[in-house]
Amino acid sequence: MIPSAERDMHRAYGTHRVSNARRAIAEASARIGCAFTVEDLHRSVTRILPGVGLATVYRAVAAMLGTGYIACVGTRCGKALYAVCEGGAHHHHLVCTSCGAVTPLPCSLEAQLATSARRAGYTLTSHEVTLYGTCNACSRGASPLER
Amino acid sequence: MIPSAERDMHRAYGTHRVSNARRAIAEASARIGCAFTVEDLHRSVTRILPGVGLATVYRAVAAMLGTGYIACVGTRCGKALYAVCEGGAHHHHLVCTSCGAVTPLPCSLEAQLATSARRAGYTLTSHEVTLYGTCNACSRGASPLER
DNA sequence: TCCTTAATGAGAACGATTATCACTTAGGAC
DNA sequence: GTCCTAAGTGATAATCGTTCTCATTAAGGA
Repeated sequence: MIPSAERDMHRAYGTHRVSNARRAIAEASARIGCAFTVEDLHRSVTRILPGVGLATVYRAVAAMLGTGYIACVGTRCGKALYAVCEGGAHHHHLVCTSCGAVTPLPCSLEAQLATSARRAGYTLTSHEVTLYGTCNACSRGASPLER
Repeated sequence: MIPSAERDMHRAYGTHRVSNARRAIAEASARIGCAFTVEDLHRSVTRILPGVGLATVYRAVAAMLGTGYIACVGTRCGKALYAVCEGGAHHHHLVCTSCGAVTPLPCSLEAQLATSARRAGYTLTSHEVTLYGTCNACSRGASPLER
């Protein structure tokens, strides 16, 4: 395992132990390149390392959510959708409703939202913003395989 | 049933039929005055009209989501949280994490978000914003019963 | 190398939500 | 007001995403 990959594992799991299963899970998350459900991730991991259990994927997802390596970006048919977060700065996600691509968007709303909340008599502690739209490739009518 | 209440029923259910159960469900949603789960709503409805089944509450919630009378404003312990929407204009919700109070906030971000999305190569179709904070009463340390 | 304990895989359990079905009733047509 | 039909209802079973349990394995510090 090359050092940069080890660094990725630390980003993904923090102080948790890193096993072969978790290595495969972090690698699969990064490879998918768009929003994924736990089921998608499990399928993808199984191709890298057969035999990894679904419960293990759920546990790894919980760990990666804890470190902020991935984030929940919505739901699809009642299943939670996750995406890998680039960098650590506060940001939101732009999700393509056609192909599932996810683009991080640095947050520039903090001051504005805090002011709106204050006017309404609230002290803002956090906010969630998710944008849905169509990415360039999908707008052009390209199928996911042509990209 | 007084006319204004009938108008509420139309707001809640649109062209759907209005039964006693649905009248009680819409009334209970309005009475709760903060974010509620389906279970909360069921408990509340049962006090107004005993015997209403949980499935009926789920069906009424689906109908009220369809008309925009209520909206999903997040989740709590894996259960969906709903709140009654005042008026019909596009708005977001400010949720008090202490008492569950929900305040609507007119949306003033549309142009800004569309621009951010366009810069990232997306055509924005929709967005979800939820703000979490502490309401005035909770900040003052008032317990929910003192209000 | 040893030892502790976190991680694992399999499958059971859980729980929110949805579907089914026989029965009831809202509300339009007359 | 009466009829009729389809939508709504309550009870309960089914579904399915997610979490828990438990015996076993293995990560990684001493």
